[in-house]
Amino acid sequence: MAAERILDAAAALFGERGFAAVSVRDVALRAGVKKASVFYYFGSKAELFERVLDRYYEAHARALEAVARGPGDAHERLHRLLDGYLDFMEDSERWVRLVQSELGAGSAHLPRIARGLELLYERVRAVLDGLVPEQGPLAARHFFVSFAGIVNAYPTYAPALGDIFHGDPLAAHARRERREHVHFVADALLHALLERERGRGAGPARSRG
Amino acid sequence: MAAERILDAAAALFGERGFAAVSVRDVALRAGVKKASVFYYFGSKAELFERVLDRYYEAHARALEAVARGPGDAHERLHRLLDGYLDFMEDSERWVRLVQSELGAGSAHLPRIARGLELLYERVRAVLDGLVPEQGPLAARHFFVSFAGIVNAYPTYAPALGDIFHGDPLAAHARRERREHVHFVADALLHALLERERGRGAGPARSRG
DNA sequence: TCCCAAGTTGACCGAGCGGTCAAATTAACT
DNA sequence: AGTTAATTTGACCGCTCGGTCAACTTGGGA
Repeated sequence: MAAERILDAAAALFGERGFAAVSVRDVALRAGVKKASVFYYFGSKAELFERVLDRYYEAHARALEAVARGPGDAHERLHRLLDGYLDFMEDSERWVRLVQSELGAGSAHLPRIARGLELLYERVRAVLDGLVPEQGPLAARHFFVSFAGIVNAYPTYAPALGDIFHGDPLAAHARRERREHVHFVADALLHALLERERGRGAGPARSRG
Repeated sequence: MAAERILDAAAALFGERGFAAVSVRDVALRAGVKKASVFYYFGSKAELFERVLDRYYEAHARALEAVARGPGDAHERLHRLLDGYLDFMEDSERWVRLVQSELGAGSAHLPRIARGLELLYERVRAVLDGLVPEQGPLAARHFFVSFAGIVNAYPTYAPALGDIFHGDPLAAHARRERREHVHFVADALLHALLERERGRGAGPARSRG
């Protein structure tokens, strides 16, 4: 109960400021608890952070599980996967930013993050299976990184994009527009991959390179 | 001279660990200088950080300047722009991660970063001008975010991608492969935009909405 | 040679950090 | 009611943090 409140407070604060900039005192204050209780339940600041990370990735995997295993062709499944990702993100973009932040700084919690990323990679790989080669620049792992980049970039950059997007990029209508953009990109990539499949060597408009 | 060495040390350290996790003592030690000298030249840790950020964005803008203003159609110019970005990134991916890290945490230096992003946005907007609508999900700003996401995601996630990419994602041959992937994505998107231009309403494979 | 400004430094400050611990409080069971 | 274990807390620890400052060194111009 107190442990839960501490986890929630830690989640919020780490998400807002990153690991290094949050003190255990901050967490305790936000949780309505004394600092010593945090150590009683979680042992150290680092362990608290890892518990929070685990909770995030478990929720993330759970959110994508149902959505990615369903029926349909690659098109439908990819769009469902991206929608699942976008839905989840709206509830927890603090986490997207947190992970981004920890990856940016040479985090000591990297292995934990790597394990979480692998879960997400599996989903993307499953959807693209058969459509893309195993190796080379069109391998599923590259598209995984690109999709993650496209989807995560928006909430990550949002606080700095107010001038470019006129208004709050995180407002409901702006989010809807962004979602349409992501779907356009996914369509374009699938289209290019299918054309490549159809006529090997005469791929999509690779005029030079 | 000492100021230069301090800036270099600060750049390296902030890039490795992020703002909050670096102390002025660390910077002074790396620069071969006593801590008080750092304050003599830069006044405060925050000012030092902003000087470092400014130096980064100036270099970035300079690197893209020549490359983006050249001749050629949208195809050529976009590819040159992406190559310029990728080239610059190889020299300074610490910075990509640093900015990512500061955006993730609710950085106090956000305005500085926003200004830097606007410089880059201008380049992308110039290249896509005429190809994309002013508003909506295909506006240049959305492609700017997507391109930035695709390009930045790779070095950002790299330290956590060792298992998925077998081997170091930052090795020369892996980078070359990634570059090919980025070009494929750019081609696919340009292709989709041109098809849309050609036959309005019968866009690229938007099988469902 | 003297002078003065620019640069450099060691000593120091108050504050906040992560973490410990023994004592007090509460909850649960007999 | 009495016992015991789980929980909560305030006081405290050693340490590092960002920042200050007076004193010292250095280097160039008159």
